[in-house]
Amino acid sequence: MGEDIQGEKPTLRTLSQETGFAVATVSRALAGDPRIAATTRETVTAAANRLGYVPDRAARRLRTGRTQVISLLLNTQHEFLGFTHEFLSGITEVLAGTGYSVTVVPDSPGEDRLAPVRTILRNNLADGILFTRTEAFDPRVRLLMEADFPFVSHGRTEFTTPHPWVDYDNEAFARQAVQHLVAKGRRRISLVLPGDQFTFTQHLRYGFLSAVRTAGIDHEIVPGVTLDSPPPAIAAALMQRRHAPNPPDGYVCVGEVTALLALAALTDTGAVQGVDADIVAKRASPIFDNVRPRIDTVFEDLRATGRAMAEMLLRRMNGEPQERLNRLFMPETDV
Amino acid sequence: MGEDIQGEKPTLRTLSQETGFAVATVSRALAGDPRIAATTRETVTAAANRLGYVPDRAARRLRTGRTQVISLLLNTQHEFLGFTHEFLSGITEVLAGTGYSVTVVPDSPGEDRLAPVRTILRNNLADGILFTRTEAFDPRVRLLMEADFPFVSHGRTEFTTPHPWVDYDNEAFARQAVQHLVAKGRRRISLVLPGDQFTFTQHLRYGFLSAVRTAGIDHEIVPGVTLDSPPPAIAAALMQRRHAPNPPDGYVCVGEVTALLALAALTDTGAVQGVDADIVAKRASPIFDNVRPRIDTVFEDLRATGRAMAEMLLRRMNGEPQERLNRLFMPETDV
DNA sequence: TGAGATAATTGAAACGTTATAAATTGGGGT
DNA sequence: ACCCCAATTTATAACGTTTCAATTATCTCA
Repeated sequence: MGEDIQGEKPTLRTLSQETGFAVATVSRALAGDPRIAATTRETVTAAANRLGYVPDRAARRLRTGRTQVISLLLNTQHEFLGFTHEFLSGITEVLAGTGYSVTVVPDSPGEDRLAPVRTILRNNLADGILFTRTEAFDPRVRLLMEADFPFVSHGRTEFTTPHPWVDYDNEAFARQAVQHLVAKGRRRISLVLPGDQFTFTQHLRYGFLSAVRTAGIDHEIVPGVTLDSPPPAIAAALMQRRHAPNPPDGYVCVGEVTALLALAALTDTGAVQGVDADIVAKRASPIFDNVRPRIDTVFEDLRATGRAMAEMLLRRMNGEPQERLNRLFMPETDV
Repeated sequence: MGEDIQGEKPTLRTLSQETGFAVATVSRALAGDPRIAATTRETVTAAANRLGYVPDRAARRLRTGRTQVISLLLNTQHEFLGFTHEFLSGITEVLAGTGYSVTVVPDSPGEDRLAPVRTILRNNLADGILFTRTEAFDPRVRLLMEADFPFVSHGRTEFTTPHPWVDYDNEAFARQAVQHLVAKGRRRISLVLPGDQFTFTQHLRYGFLSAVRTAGIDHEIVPGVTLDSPPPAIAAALMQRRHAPNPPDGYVCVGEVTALLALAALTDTGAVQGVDADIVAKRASPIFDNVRPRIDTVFEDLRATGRAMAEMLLRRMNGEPQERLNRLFMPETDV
């Protein structure tokens, strides 16, 4: 089925026959090679447009070794609602029209995080890699740096060798969140942290601790659970603390799920947010606009993060010096 | 940098030199061609494993025309929190290990929905296509059927020619949701519908209307807004109805955002969910477990949907007859 | 014993592109 | 008229795979 009206799919040979120039000349003309005469280039590009020529990716890839593909290692766990959606939208937004396509590779939390990277390197499946949930001495970063393979990490590392990264200032977020609660008169602030292996956990911890110490107030980092724990486990831990003597009157929540859990814990113990306690949450989606009672939020723009990472990867693949390829997003307070 | 310990990347020629068989024989042996002697096949596969041979995708693609790529047209709008994440996880789960990779192509709601499909067809960018938010006479379905190109739609169409689809029984969902509210004694039920162009909107409408008529109760389909309207607009429409005489005492919510909006509308007008009115919502993520007051929910398993679509696409590409490639997920009531 | 069939293997071509090296053209300067 | 050089263009090979058609080795049967 499907008779082509135009006939066969045009190739360089088609254009060669059409214009009378050799295949090599046509290729050069389209590539913008300066050794080709301007008139020739015009003739060739005109013919290419007329016939709707588009270079064959497989052939180009075979010849040059460049895949025109960017791989995104996507974690199956995320504390933000809509993380994947926002992040991915930002990336595809930038990459649309560049000729690069985005492939998604699952990055399972418990499994070997190196395996997908190794596969990509060994089988030459991409020209660049993006990934999230970076660890302090992330083995993926080490491997990719050794291989001199282009990548951008979402999150910083503690390696001394510089590499491209995009991050959010979680230290500033934690500090501001505490200060906001202190300004509301709160004196005992609770925090659930992500797993210790992630770099941003240290940033959160440091910002949180230094802010509570400066303010001279009490704090607690909820023990036994992380942001990646099953929500019921987090809920149980929060409830336990609410029933203990001296329950917290302020909550700093790094994810939306935790914020809802904290809110539920308050409600379930007869406390009222805004009266008996306050919550400050980092949000990535507008969902909290619809939650009652309202929660104070700090916005993290994950779409912009995705855009920044994609742009940075393009620049890295273009050979820009790595030292300058960093971007730290500052928290934007809504309230 | 990066000195290969193993030396060069192994190709068919490497295996040929290693085993003494010709390149053609090696290729056939690995492909399982029955004309190749069993002993030869063993020798060759052993060498392939030893050297870690993996076929070059570009070369294979150039030769066979098959891309080993599946394109996912991903809409930038979705009423479910975590839709993208769940759906994509299901797809990659099935495709992992099959040799297919998934590329994500943005499918902008306002724009020409055919453009990305045309690009994929013309430039031979994929072997199969998955997409969502199917319309009654979806132009993408028409084009792909004409081109005899493998695809699976999320949602049915009204074309007479059969094609592969995976869908959720939204008619049953709407009916059950109404019945649940009626059983709680509710007599005036409200519903916000998606845009009229989508097939599943008709299913929702039909299930909703037939259930309210059977029960002999009042209903209203909120006018002037759809599920894709900006949340503030939906909120305003809901509030307007709450202030009017005879406000609804039951809400059927197709998405999580709408459910939160309805809950907020109740709260903001001093009504209490569970007392003055009830909400039944379709959910795709466990978020509602954390919302107070609790909302009755019906689960739609989007991860399973993604899995089903990927599996079905593989079968379609394997040449199975299209008539049998359908799957309708039934609602699972939680409460 | 040899012809004819069958089984197993192989050389060579092709997919569409880019890069290397060589060839052609048109002037300028002598 | 000649040579040389720059400006263009071109033939050719290669990337790694699959497949057609042809070749060689092995077997069966008269």
